[in-house]
Order: sequence, then C-alpha cells, then structure tokens
Amino acid sequence: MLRGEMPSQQAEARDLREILARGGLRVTRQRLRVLEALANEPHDATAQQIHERLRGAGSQIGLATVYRTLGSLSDAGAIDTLAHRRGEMCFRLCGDEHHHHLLCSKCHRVIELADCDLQEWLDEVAAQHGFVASDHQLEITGVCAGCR
Amino acid sequence: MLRGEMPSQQAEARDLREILARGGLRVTRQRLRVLEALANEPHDATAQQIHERLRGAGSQIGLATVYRTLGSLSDAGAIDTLAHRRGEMCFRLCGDEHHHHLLCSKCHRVIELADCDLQEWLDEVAAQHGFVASDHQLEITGVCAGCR
DNA sequence: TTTAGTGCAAAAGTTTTGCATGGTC
DNA sequence: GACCATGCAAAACTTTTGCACTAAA
Repeated sequence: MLRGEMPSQQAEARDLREILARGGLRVTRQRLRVLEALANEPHDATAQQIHERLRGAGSQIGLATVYRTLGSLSDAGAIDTLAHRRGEMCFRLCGDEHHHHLLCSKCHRVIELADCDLQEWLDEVAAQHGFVASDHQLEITGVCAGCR
Repeated sequence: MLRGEMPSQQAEARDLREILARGGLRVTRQRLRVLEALANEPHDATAQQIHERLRGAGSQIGLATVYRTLGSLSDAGAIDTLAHRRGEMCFRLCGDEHHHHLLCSKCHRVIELADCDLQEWLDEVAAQHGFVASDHQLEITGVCAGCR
C-alpha cells in the first residue's frame, strides 16, 4: 500500500524477500519465484498464467502452491487482486510501475500512459467518503490519430 | 458509451424493459426477474445468489439462464461487473450516469462516485498521443473508514 | 413464422483441500 | 525438532455449452 516511494525498477531478490517478511511469510524458493513472476509481469496475471510461466522456465512448482502463495500474499496486502475477466482472478504486485491505458476503439491499439497526475484528485475524492486511497486503475477509450 | 441522457431512477417494470430494449435484448419473464433482483440488491450479487433468490421466490429460472442474462446485460453495458471475491463474479445494476467506483479492499464495500472532474485532464492526455477520448473507466481501491 | 431465449444436464474451467513429504526457522 | 510449505491428485465450485423445446417479435 506504500506508494510513490518505489524506484520501480527490476525486482531484486532482497526486495522480494522483504515483501514476504513483511507479510509474516516464510521465505521459500517457490514464493520467491511467484513474486518474481509477478514483478516481471507488465500487467496483471492469473494464477494459471504464473504457474504456466514458471513451469515453462523449469520450475517444478505445483499449481496449488501458486494459488496458496497468491492467497497468502493477498491476505498480507502485498498484492492486489483484480478481476476483469469473467471467472478468473487476476493478481498484481502492488507498487509496480503505475500506468494507465489509452485504447483505440477502432483499431484496438493500446498505448501505455506513464504519467499520472491524478493522485491529488484521488486523495481528495476518497477522503470525501472516508476512504484512504491506495491504488487505482484507469482505462481511457478513444480514437487514435490513424483511425480518424 | 452514450451517457448522461437517461433519467436513471428507481427501477420500475417499464424501466427494466427499457434496459433490455436499449441493449437489443428481448424482453422475457426471466430477464425481468433477474433485473428486478439486481435492482432490489443493495450492493452487488453473484449469479448464484440471484438464482437462489429467484428460486426461493418461486421462479423456475435455470442457473444457466441467469448466467446468460448477466452476460448479455454486461455486454450491453447495462450492468457492471466487479470481482472482489476470489473466484466468483459480482454483478450490479448501476445508475446510467457516468460514475466511478470506490472499492474497500477489506470489506468490499462499493461506493459510487457521481462527480467526475477528469474530462479536461483526459482530453489533454489523450491529445498528447493523438487520441480523441470518448470514454473512460476508473476504479479506486482503498480502505474505508470502518475498516481502519 | 422466424428467431432468440430457456431448462436441463453434462462439460469445461478455476480454485481448494487432504495427505505424505520436504524445507524453513 | 517443531511447524509450515509443497506436490500431487481428488474434490468442490463457478461458469459455459449442447440440445430439444418454448416464447417473443
């Protein structure tokens, strides 16, 4: 939930260990792998995707372990759970590089927006409802130059 | 994508019919029941919950029909899909006006935000990438007052 | 009358659990 | 050494699909 203080770079082993320690979770090879996979994921990923990727990379990790790890991390507040897809959960490492999407409704081109000046507005709006905002997702739909 | 042109009021039979018509869906007893159930739900509900409730109220509606109806309504943009629970989708009938969601990551309470001052910022950001923005979706995650 | 929607049951996915084994603290 | 984590396979759920039938337009 800490934000704006991460240099947002490639995840280092010690950072991943710290994430586990902060959540009161034991450091195991499998958990580090799951975190690593999440850190390398540009967007969010499902448990199945992470499992597949780790298996493909030679790990013997079991699907149940992936689910259990994601569950623990989620309970510990170390990762966010989203679900835009119907019927399956998506997971994302908190504090990873913040960005939004600009989507062309004609050609479906996706542009990633690195800059986000919404924080102030968000904090204000959240506070009006007694909330403390920790994260947000924004997707903008429009028509790109090429399609006009 | 069209917004701000509908009256958005308490769900009456004729309104429910209109929701279906607007989505290009046939008006059937089952679909009206599903919409009615959603309208009576204070927060959001899963397909299973809606099915259970309708069955309990004497309807013979099938679970598959509930899923299909929710899917169609969602595709038509008549209902919102959220998913905070692990492994199951939640559905919610929302007002027609443009709005965003403020979601508590602990208790999963959902607050609908009516005011949206983002247009100017959006237009600017979109223009920087040669886009003309037509719509956007924003979901803010945080912790509500009661959970702190 | 044409076409789309429904109920049922079966299938396809996703997520969880039981249990013996192995690894962390 | 105590206790938690893992892998595997089975179980439990959620969601989708095929098909004969019914109802809306």
